[in-house]
Amino acid sequence: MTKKPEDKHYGGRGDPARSMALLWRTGPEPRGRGPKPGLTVDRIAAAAIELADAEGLAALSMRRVAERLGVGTMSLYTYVPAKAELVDVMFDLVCGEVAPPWAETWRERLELIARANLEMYRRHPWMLTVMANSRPPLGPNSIANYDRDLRAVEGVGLSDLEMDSVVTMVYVYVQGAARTAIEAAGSERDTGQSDLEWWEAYAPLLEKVFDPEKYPTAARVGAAAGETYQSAYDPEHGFRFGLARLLDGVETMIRARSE
Amino acid sequence: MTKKPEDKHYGGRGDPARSMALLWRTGPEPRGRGPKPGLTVDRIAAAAIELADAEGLAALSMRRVAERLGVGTMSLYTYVPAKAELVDVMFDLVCGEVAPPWAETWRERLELIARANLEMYRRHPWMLTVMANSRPPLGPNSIANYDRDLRAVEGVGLSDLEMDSVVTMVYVYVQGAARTAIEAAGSERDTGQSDLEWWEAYAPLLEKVFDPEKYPTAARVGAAAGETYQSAYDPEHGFRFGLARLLDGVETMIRARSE
DNA sequence: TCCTGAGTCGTACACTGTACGAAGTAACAC
DNA sequence: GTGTTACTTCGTACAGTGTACGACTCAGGA
Repeated sequence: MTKKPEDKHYGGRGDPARSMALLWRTGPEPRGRGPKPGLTVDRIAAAAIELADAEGLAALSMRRVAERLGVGTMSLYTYVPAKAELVDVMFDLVCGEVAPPWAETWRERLELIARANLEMYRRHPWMLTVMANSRPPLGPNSIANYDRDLRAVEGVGLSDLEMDSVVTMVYVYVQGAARTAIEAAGSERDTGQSDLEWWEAYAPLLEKVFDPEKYPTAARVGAAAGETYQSAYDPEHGFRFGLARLLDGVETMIRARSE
Repeated sequence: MTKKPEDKHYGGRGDPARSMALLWRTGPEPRGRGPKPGLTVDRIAAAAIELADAEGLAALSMRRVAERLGVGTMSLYTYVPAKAELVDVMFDLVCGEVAPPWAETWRERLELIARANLEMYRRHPWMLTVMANSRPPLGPNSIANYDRDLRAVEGVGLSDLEMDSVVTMVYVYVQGAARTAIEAAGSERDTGQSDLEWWEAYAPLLEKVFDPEKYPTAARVGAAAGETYQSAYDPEHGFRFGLARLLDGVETMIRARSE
């Protein structure tokens, strides 16, 4: 009997219980009947992460992962119910890499958290795509991160809900900033075209169709930004700028609370 | 001769000139030799947008678009060089929908811009996925938006680069906020599972594996947030909260400049 | 020894994007 | 009128995808 459309979870998410058991490693260990497992979920996920790091999420296929492990494609399905769940495991494993140091002030702490997340995205640009396409899986590492990051703003005069809002806001901002900051590397991997090549290919074409008199502001600012980026300017600037504004905003709120 | 891997742009981006001509509608019009074109790029893109709105980006396939238009699949390739370019056109068309009204103060203007973008993402959640996976295409509508949004912060005492940074920051923030705010709807379309269903399926499982004593802060705040969201609380709150902090930060900067 | 549950994986199916080439159509040159 | 030629249409084919199914092998318990 083939699957009916009604059965199908279109994004590919399957049984929540199986999914959580996988993430938290609480699956029932087998009673040792058949042959010993030759693989583990972690080994599979590690190979998949390597592949995604090297060639992008688009190149991640069950066949390629199996190949990398020297194993038949379908063997993976013994350990992982479907590709979506494998990606969830990859996600949580990488979350475990984020480990910002502690600092004196809440502001420094949030800066270090943002920085650690940015670096994680730099190492694993596909994480941005994963986040864009699915609900974040509630794995042990992402929850540990959430707890740690909440503690960074504990006791500074915010309500529980405000603490959540602030931490979420930083997450969201870093995601967005990482996207623009890392786009070069990620797109280069995916399209074989570096940011400079891309700009050099498009800029003259844009000049042909773009009317500077119609959009004087965009022309002026775009030229300034273009020149700046073209030179050895650090694209970090945007990241730091936005984060500073954001934390200034948080500061304003905290000050208002303590008055 | 089949394509060699070296020829292939892995993400699917093709000739930049063709791409720009498509976006700006500057393609050479045919000298009227053969049969009249039965389709237009816009008709195709409109059908594709409808499909993506209704069933998500994952369901967007050339075959389905062609079906919707009552035409053979390969006919589409007369008007559009590849799927990636079609998505670029869809992207710019939707950008044309974003039209925030003007307002008195820069702060109100930025709020209206953020709001208009959020509503666009609500109507077309797949736009978030498109942004996550490719460099934004430099189409006429997105450039017009950029110009308009820059003018919202013109003459308030910021440098050109700062204007760019502020506008980009708002874009980035709205993207992130939209992602979390809209995730429910988008994931529901993609997975057949509403946010509440999702939470109801996962919450009890999470309780089993989650140790509140290990993560007391996450437990406390998570409970507060969970309760709040479960009731008829508007998830808009997060959006407004973050935007307010962000604009507070901009205000701080502008004040500092004018002193 | 047989049974049974577990790991392995070849095959198959329904999809995808799109290269290729054949067929049809309408305007131009003669 | 008659090619010629540019143009649209689209059937077929191919390489790739995720994964359902079932056959096979293996090892511990009865």
